[in-house]
Amino acid sequence: MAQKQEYLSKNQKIVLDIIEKSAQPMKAYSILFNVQKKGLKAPPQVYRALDKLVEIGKIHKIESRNAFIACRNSACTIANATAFSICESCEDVKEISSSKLSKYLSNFQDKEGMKYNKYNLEFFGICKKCK
Amino acid sequence: MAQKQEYLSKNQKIVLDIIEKSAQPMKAYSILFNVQKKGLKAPPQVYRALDKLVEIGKIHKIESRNAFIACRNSACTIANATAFSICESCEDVKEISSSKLSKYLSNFQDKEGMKYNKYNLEFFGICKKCK
DNA sequence: TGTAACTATGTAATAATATAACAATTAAAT
DNA sequence: ATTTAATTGTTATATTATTACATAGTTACA
Ligand SMILES: [Zn+2]
Ligand SMILES: [Zn+2]
Ligand SMILES: [Zn+2]
Ligand SMILES: [Zn+2]
Repeated sequence: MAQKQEYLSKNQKIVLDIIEKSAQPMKAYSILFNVQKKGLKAPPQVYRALDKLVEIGKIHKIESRNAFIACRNSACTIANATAFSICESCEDVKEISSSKLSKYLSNFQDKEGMKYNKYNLEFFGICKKCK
Repeated sequence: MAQKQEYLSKNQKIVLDIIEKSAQPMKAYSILFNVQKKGLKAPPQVYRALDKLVEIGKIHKIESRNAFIACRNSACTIANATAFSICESCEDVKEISSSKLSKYLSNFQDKEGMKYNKYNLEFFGICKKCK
């Protein structure tokens, strides 16, 4: 899906900036702590920005970790089709960009023929480093 | 994976029972409220039972909803390979049992060849009733 | 320009979800 | 019998997220 919003608001920029600087997913209250020097003092300011950034696909939420990661998948034109690999040892998270996988899942139909407009897939395992 | 545990403890039975009676995912504190008459008064009692039941595959956690649903997929011998369809309108949740899908995902390899031992997939859409 | 509608912000309070820590009890293994 | 592990009960606390309301900025356009 094409970006819905061209310009980010001040708080959205601040929050996105801190998330993009992190190689790994960040938790909301860790973000809050990090942006307090920039004037964002209360949870709603962070959560509002997070909500919007997720909506427009700039970041994704790792549901199993309650954490947020910047989208670095330049081909990830579809904010509604996300896949991640998560190392259960070091908690390293990577976004998976496999057009084969995304095609397969986007076209998946259940038995009752329900069509989905969105999915989120989280793979778990042990990464190379941790083996 | 075969069940790891044959017998459930008292609290595990109580918690499983209430979840199995619900057609839809239940939240931890709703479970807690419902089992207070049975003597489970505090969150840890519920969360411990939930943890164990998830571990042995009797229930699954719907991560995007922070809720727990009984496994009714008799072929779901793999507690570590879960897929759900979620209606974003009525919040109806169904476990998807497609051997094709589970085979595809279980065999999925990322670019670096990392092999996964577990995945969770959540599809979102509007169900038939809500259309 | 005025003003209405919408979007974003600031702030305090609170709700909802989950875990830590520790003592006591019960079940299983040797 | 002894000891090892699993389960339970309990209090307190940590973590994650939202409600509610007041204020300010921005956009559309009459
Ligand atoms: Zn992405
Ligand atoms: Zn690792
Ligand atoms: Zn199942
Ligand atoms: Zn529905």
